[in-house]
Formats: sequence, C-alpha cells, structure tokens
Amino acid sequence: MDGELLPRDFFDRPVDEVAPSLLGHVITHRTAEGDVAARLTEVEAYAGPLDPASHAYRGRTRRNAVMFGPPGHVYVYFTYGMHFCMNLVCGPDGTSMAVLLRAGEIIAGEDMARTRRPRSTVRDLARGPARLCQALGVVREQNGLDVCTPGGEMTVLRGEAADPALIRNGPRTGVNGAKEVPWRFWIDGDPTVSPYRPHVLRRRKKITADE
DNA sequence: TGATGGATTATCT
DNA sequence: GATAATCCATCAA
Repeated sequence: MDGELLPRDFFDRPVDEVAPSLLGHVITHRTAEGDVAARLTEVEAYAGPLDPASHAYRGRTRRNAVMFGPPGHVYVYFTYGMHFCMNLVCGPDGTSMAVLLRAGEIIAGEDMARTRRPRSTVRDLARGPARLCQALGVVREQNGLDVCTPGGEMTVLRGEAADPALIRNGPRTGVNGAKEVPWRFWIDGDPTVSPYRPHVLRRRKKITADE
C-alpha cells in the first residue's frame, strides 16, 4: 500500500475530535498473502478513566496497556470468546483514549478479504468491528503496532475525509455504561455502516444437575 | 476459585 | 426476533 500516512499529531488530540475526523480515511494491513485496505465509515470514541464504557476505566492492565502508551498505535482486544476488535490510540502518552473502528468499505485486497470471510457479501465484508478485523486479518498478534511508520505492517492513509454535512453521531453500540454519551460517529447513508443494536444481557445457560 | 458479563456475529424461527 | 458459540477480564468470597 502506498499513500500519505496520517501524521502522529492527527491522533494526539482529544478522542471525540479524532473519531469523526477519521471517517473517510483508510486503514491498511499488509501480510505475506497480500494487502487489504478499508475506508472507515463508522467509529466510536472511548475516553479512558473517566468513561465507564472504556476498557481503561479501571486503570491499566495487561490487556489495555497499549491504550496508555503513545498515540497512533493499534489496541486489539478479544471479546465474546471468538472475536477481535481494533482501536486506534489517541491523546498524549500516558492518557488512555482510543477510537474503536466499527466498520469500513474494503477498497483494496477484496479477494483476500473474501478469502477470510467466504460467506460474506461484499457489503458485509467489514460491516461491524469484528468483521472489519477479520477482513483485514487483524488478531492478537497485531496489538500494539504503530500505524504512523511508513512501510509499517499497518498504516492509516489519508483518504477523502467525509463530508462534515454527512457525519452523524449517536449513542455507542452495545455498551452498558454511559449509554447516553453520543460518541458513535458514522457517514450517513453509507451501506457499510453497521446496524445499531442496544446493549442486551445474555441469558446464561442453565446448569442442569444431571445430563 | 467460581460466577458473571461482555465495545459480536451467524444462524436459526 | 432470539439464541448459541465460547475465551477472558473482573469481582466477590
């Protein structure tokens, strides 16, 4: 992949500024099998220790350590026992803000993405945070990568920034805490934006005494 | 040490 | 719309 990288300064700002300004730019991942790139259409902001919905709310742990480091790095986490989601770390070193990349449009490496998600329609290849990671081939191993290094394994390239008139915002998807905070940002009308789902508690399977 | 609940998705009805 | 799949961080005891 080539193109102009977003500078680290781009990420060294408050997360609610970075998040909407990321829409339209391009996340890339280079692997031995090929490159895949996605134009971001939906993101969410998480604001560190002050935000009950953030993984950093309870302080630094092994899992969220990358969030506390310098901006412009990737924070990948594993969830629901089977999915990975990715964030871009924002704000100065020592703070713990991050933008969750929720959805995008695959604009390069579509064949590779289809290989990774063979049952998906083109529209659904990266329509959702775990789908985006799967299409890009992002797993635990990519946690901590720097996206501001030219020629790096993962980069964020300057695309055509979304028209501000088309950017919408609303409550974050599937979160329990701070439900009212309108920090989900998306490009209105884009078909690759994921459907909004409020948080639901899963019923735990009842343990039967004998089986 | 055990219980609980996830920044989700595919696949049913 | 509902639910299963299924690892792991967190918290109570």
